[in-house]
Amino acid sequence: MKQKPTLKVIAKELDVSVSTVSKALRDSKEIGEETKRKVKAFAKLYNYRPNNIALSLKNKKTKTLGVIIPEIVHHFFTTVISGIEHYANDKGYNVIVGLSNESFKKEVINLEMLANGSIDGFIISVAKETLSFKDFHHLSETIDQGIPIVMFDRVIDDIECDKVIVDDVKTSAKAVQKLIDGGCKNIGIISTKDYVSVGRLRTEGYKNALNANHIEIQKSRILKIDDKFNSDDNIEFLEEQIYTYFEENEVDGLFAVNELYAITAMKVARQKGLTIPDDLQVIGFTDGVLSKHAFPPLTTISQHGFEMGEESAKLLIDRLENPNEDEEPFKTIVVKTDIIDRETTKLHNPKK
Amino acid sequence: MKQKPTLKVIAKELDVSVSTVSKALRDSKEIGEETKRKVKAFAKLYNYRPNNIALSLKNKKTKTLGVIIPEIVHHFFTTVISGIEHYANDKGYNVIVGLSNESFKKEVINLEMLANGSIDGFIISVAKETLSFKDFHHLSETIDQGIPIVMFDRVIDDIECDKVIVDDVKTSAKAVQKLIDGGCKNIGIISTKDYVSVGRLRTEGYKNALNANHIEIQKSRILKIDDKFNSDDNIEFLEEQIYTYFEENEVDGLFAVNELYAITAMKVARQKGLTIPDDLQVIGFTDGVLSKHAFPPLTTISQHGFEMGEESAKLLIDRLENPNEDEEPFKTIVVKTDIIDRETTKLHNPKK
DNA sequence: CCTTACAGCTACAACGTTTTCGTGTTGATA
DNA sequence: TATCAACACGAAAACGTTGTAGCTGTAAGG
Repeated sequence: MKQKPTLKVIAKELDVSVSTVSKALRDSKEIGEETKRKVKAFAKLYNYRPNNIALSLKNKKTKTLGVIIPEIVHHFFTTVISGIEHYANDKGYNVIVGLSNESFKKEVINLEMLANGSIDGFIISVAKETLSFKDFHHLSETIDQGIPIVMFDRVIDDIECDKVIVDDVKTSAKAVQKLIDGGCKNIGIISTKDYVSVGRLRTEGYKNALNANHIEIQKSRILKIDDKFNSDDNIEFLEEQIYTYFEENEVDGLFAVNELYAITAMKVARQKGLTIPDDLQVIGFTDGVLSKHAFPPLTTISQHGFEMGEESAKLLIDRLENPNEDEEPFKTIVVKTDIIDRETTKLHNPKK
Repeated sequence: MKQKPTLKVIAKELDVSVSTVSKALRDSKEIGEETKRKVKAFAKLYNYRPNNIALSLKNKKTKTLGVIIPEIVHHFFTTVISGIEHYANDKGYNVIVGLSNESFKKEVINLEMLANGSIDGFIISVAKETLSFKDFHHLSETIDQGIPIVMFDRVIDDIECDKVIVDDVKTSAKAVQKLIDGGCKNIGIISTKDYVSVGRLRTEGYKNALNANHIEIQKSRILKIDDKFNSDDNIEFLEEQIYTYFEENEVDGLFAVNELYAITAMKVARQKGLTIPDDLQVIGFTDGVLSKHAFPPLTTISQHGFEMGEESAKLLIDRLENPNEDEEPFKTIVVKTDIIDRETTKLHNPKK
């Protein structure tokens, strides 16, 4: 086992000073050609690499981004991480991942654990519990300490920072319009409770579309699922709620704010003898593996998670590397969405 | 914006020495009660937290684990990460994620990027390209430098380190046996090329089961998909291969080495007019979202990714925190598997 | 022969901690 | 009164870097 050599051991071995070694390796003109050659050869031979931690301490920069998300077993979030990783790695940054599991407490702990010098900035999508508690002190304190935050998808209006979102209202309206255009007369929505910003906004878009088409909004057709935590664990609970929803509502079009709701609704609908898309047309939000491989393949809205990740990382790194960061106004980037036509809707859009 | 205070500023503010502050905060009995109280109060007020980087440099420990996986947009890997995170966080460790995208080069870069002091040890599942190139110098060099590695799922026999796997051979045999017990006469397998260890082993299990039941092995029934890279991008390619496979083979039972292959095969089968499980029974490997929400829900083998993650993290952290780490022999933990009975097989196992 | 210039190198401080080893004061004891 | 332990604190080194300032020797210029 050969330990990583430090400047010191190279210096001792070559009988020069530490500074000389450091400078030689950085090709400083203060050092003679001959010495440089010797040092470089030695460094290569022993595979010298500067110690990152020491550099971080000296430069007060870790070149590491902290990403905190509700759960990682979730296609949308992983595509976002992919995007973040892609851009960050390109710029020489590492990515450290923290999971909140939708828990406020874990989110706070994660933030504090990383805010002590481990990272240069955060990219975060807020936990549902945090949203429902409306307690954002950990976020504002972090920003106060000079650590920039970028929020994506689930954002908080009251916190001033860079944000990357999709236009949930417009996009949802577009989806519902598609159902209307496809001949649906009775359109329902399966959403989340209002404290989840994206759920609220998507419901708003749903209402807007109905209004625009002079269709009366029926409250009972708006189902707001209350899953504070990991939704994958309470499939039965979800199914039950959707089942009673179908009992109480006769809909021929359904807009779901995520693919799990959509898929589950399709499953329940099938159990009730409905065929898709003939009896019921469905559109989901967020394109993931489920949508693509569902039966029938689900028409969904693609949020372009990869791009959202890239944009988030770009925003953060730009701010980190911009010397006059404080003056720079906060930006909110709205990533475009697309409807991906598959087989749960009748009207197929000709344009890709 | 109030900057994080350091020991130095606290010391200056309170007119004591840095050492006194440090000791007071760690409740050393060298310091008088009165002083301790003052220091602690001040530290609390200004929300002092020791700088992680400085600690890392001093202790030569970062309390951070590097996890390198082929892709993150993959249910199995994310469950593993969840498991790693869970155990690691519990022990006060952070997790830094690197993606190889199945590329040898990116794997090497990631490893080197993190091996310079950023992390204490690695947990890795090797890229397909690395497996096919059979070039493992980056791994052995890392171990040589005293940085421990734990491999999971896709492991390399030639490299000596801790490993976490499932018994692919036995598990696969069990799955195939289930098909046989369910009345299948002509059983096929969709696997990967042999350089992917898990593909090879699962194929072996398939053969073993047939042998044990005195069923002749027909080479044409063994389909080895050659997807060196991200398989989600070449669904069409996959479908084509499976389509021709079905043209050439009439099977009533199918074992797929991952859920994507299984789902895709079901899709193709459906197109060919087969009904599942009546005409064709299917079992997949690796339980993910796809299996659970497929139509019909797919009978699969659960690899217990979360547990694999936990075991990997445990193995790594144990080694890191064990002072006489060098002597400790390398372990290979075999995580148990379960067949999850769903609706693509006929014979349902009574025991959960 | 004395400056001056420059090349080529070294010393030192700093980043924020912890820890070891002082050091001075106090009060008790011989 | 001299000695000593206990107490409360401070100085300094160390982790691995880098950058600035300083040092040394040689050669050129006056």
